[in-house]
Amino acid sequence: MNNQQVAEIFDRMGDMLEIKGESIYRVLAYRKAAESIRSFGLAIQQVWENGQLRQIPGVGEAIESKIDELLKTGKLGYYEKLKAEIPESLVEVLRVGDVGPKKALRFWRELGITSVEGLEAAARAGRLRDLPGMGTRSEAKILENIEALKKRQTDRILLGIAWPVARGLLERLREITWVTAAEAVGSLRRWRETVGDVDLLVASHKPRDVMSAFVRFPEIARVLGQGDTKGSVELANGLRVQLWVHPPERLGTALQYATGSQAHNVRLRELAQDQGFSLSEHGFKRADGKEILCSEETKVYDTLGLPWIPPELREDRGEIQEARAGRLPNLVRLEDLVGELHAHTNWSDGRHTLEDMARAALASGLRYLVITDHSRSLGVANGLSIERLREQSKVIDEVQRSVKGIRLLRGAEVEILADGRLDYPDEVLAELDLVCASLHTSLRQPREKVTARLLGAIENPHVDMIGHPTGRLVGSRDAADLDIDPILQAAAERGVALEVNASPDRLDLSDVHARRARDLGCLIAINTDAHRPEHFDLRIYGVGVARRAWLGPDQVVNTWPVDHLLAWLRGRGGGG
DNA sequence: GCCGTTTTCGGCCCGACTGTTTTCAGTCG
Repeated sequence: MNNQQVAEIFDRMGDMLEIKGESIYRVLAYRKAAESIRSFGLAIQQVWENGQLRQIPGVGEAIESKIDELLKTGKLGYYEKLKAEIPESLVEVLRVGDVGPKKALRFWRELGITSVEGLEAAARAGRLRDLPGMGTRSEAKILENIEALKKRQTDRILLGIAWPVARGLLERLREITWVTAAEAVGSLRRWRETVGDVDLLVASHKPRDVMSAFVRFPEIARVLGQGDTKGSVELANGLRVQLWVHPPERLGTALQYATGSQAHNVRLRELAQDQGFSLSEHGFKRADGKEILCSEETKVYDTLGLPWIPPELREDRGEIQEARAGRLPNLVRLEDLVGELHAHTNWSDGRHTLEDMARAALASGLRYLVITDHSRSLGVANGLSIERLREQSKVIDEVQRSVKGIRLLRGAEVEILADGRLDYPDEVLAELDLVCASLHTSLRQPREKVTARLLGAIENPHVDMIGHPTGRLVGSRDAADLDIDPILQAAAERGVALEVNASPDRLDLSDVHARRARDLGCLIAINTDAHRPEHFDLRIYGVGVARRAWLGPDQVVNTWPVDHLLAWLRGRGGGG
């Protein structure tokens, strides 16, 4: 059982306990444990085998023994007991907007509803309106929310889809006369790999006017709520957008609040309490009612005696303790990246010529580019035979003569074959400046086998980098079943760089794995895996992952000047 | 259920918005 699966069970138990009316703190404890397990850098199985479950934040005596039972027997008596009390399908009803634990319980107890389908039928039959606290309006709203739920394919959308939407809306919000600032907040600003909705914050003294202008934007299909400081809408494509409006003199606290994460905010508010304040999106307040306003976010942290914490770190993963101790990491920035180590051309499955890609990389500010087309066995991607690879090498030299200002290097994205061999013999790999080894096929092999393939590639002295190490696609394909920690350790020992693939549907390594890689001292490369010129712009997403992983520029090889990079590669036995 | 340079017990963030209500419960973030 992996971390995600264990976390899922604790989340479900949390939902069931909440429906049952258990203490909210007990419910929150289950959810905190679930989130912690999900974002823990080590495989839960391994942590369990080492008897270190209590090292996971939020896991105490009771939850430890539940995890133990679950991993030992594959079952959990307490979970089974809950399922006997509360229909498990009832938790699905919680996904409908405006339906929380209280209503879910009532629907089940009084109307026998145990599923979203059942809820829909009851609403259509007009059976919800007569329940206490309900009426025709709430009944109609629930029907609308069920429709919206069906239209939404998944609960969370890719960051790479949400950002362009957010940028478009922000641009239009800034055009509104009374708006003095507009920013993306929430998980977007924290660069989480997926977002549940798009959160936006604007500064203005005319909140009502701003709000009514906003809800009239043409792409808005439905207004879910509209108040003075907060409005919530749904776009035609089902994406939900939330807008907060606060006066400029309170923008700092509002920005801090709306950026989250919720767990981070709770920690800050606890700190505020310790210092005799109450902290909210509006400002700091003393018991005597006296307020401290913050127009800047830095002042919020300063008031709490902390340095400003970058949004990407605000997940309650130790950032507050480190900030307190003055040990916040110096995070890598987009402008630190000077090279791209993974790019394709029309020699394999790219769409553009080598020269086009070189010029595009130069135009996007890069100083070096490694051409890494696919190797021979990847037929669907028009992988290069050894002859074509050598031919390409000459073309790289030619293009280098005509394109100045960017250093072109010879590389390849070499298949790690199903039996663990690499797709080119060592003497061919030795001719290249950089070898990126990647898995594209046989990702569903058993754990030992697929782990051994990666370990084997790392052990090969010609391999400099592992491309998209786990093979996952965000939200659509699970990672290969890997024993990730030994892989990270081997890469750290051998000085092989691990890729953070910046393509929004990969983001592989993930933030959690990259954080573990960072802690183990692995070298990291932030690459776009560009197949088209515009893909070089995607590196901002890889930077987001790296920052969430607490990575600084020194550990990221493509922040190094080309001479430094070449020295590293030569030291590894590359051609150079 | 978890957790502690004030605590091993008694705390556990704070507010907006909606709908159904005459003061609030439920939901959401």
